[in-house]
Amino acid sequence: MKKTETRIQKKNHSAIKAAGLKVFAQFGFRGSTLDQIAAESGLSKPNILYYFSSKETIYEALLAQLLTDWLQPVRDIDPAGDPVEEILKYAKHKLKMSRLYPRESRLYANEIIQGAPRIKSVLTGELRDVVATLAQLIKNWSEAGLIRVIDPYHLIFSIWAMTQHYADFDVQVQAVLGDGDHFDDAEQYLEDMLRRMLTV
Amino acid sequence: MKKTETRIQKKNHSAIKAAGLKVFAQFGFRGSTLDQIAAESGLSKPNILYYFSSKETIYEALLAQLLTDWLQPVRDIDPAGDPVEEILKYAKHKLKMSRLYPRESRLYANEIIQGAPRIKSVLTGELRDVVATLAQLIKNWSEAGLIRVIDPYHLIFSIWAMTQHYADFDVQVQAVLGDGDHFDDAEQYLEDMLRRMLTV
DNA sequence: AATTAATTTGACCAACTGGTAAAACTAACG
DNA sequence: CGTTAGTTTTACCAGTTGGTCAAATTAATT
Repeated sequence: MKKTETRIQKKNHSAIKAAGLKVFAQFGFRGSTLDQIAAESGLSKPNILYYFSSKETIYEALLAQLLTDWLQPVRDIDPAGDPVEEILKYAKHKLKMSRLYPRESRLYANEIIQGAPRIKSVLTGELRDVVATLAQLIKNWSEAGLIRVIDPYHLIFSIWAMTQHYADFDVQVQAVLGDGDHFDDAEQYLEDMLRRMLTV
Repeated sequence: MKKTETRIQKKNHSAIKAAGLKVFAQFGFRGSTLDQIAAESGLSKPNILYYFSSKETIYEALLAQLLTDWLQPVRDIDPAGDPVEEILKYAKHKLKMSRLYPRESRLYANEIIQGAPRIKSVLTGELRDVVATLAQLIKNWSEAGLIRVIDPYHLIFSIWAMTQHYADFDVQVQAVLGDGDHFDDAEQYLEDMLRRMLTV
């Protein structure tokens, strides 16, 4: 398929995506301009359109990458593992993602807040299925007496909400707690919360 | 001050703010246009600029209103009340806000995600102070043995994250759970979680 | 070195952007 | 009813937007 990629293509594709991520994550799709992405990437505007046929193509490429990166760890949850530790592992992974890739989180947040016009089909398709599978697994664990009886869906939402909060609302967190990295404290709180919620 | 407001002024001011809320909440400040707000409000573009001197003025009016509405319930928490019930009351109030005014929540989310360029001073000022006061109160409750020892700041963040999640990520929630109102389940989950976290 | 393929640029465009100015219209009030 | 204050519209503008095109430049291949 895309075996034939020049070193220049490789470099510029990733330069454009990096710039696009930065800009789109901050301003959303409609609030971002090709000129900004051009300036950020160091390429000229027509040059960008030589590699991506439109502004939307860049945006969609970023979203597609993001979705696969985010769904995989859900699939990696081991039904045979220790329930509490598996859920904790996933939650911590999600939090680490927020710490290391806050812009990806913000890009996604922007898209969802705006009604997910470009990925709604993924949400009601792939995402829905993956979450349904996980929810069923959690329910089984509950019924087997391995964890407390709990609404699996809202448990998942609470993990997503709390982990992404530290990326998406970073400015607010910094304003309240002062500048610095608060992810270690957040992780401790999250672990405490999940253990309390899951253990019988 | 603004005692002298015609009935027409009153009507149009609120029509513009309603339209602006709808548009800004979906597209963020930069992604929104006066033409959209004009179309949504049923007024002409120059007519809008007769009531608000610029696009930014509308946006700022909305944000200002929002911030006072959001900070008040934090101040209303009663230090003399029952700690668990006071925190629960606040959390439920916040969740109800998400249910009734999801667009306000999205407007705020957009602003924060984009780095809060227009309200950073409020965050590091009023918001920070109000939260610090609440955090101190929670700490006192902890030390008095009325609630479990807990990081007050991350407790507050978790309440914000979870309640706002149901407004800001509504599309995702609907995609996963199916269309309908899921706030009752969310409230139950939230109450369960907070009781578990707060009771000794 | 010559030829071809890949890359970059500059000039350009039509649609849209926030905002203005003045004229036309409507409501309020004595 | 006439006058004034308040409101709305029409026409407009300069800057920005996503995107095009052909020419110029550079890299790869023979």
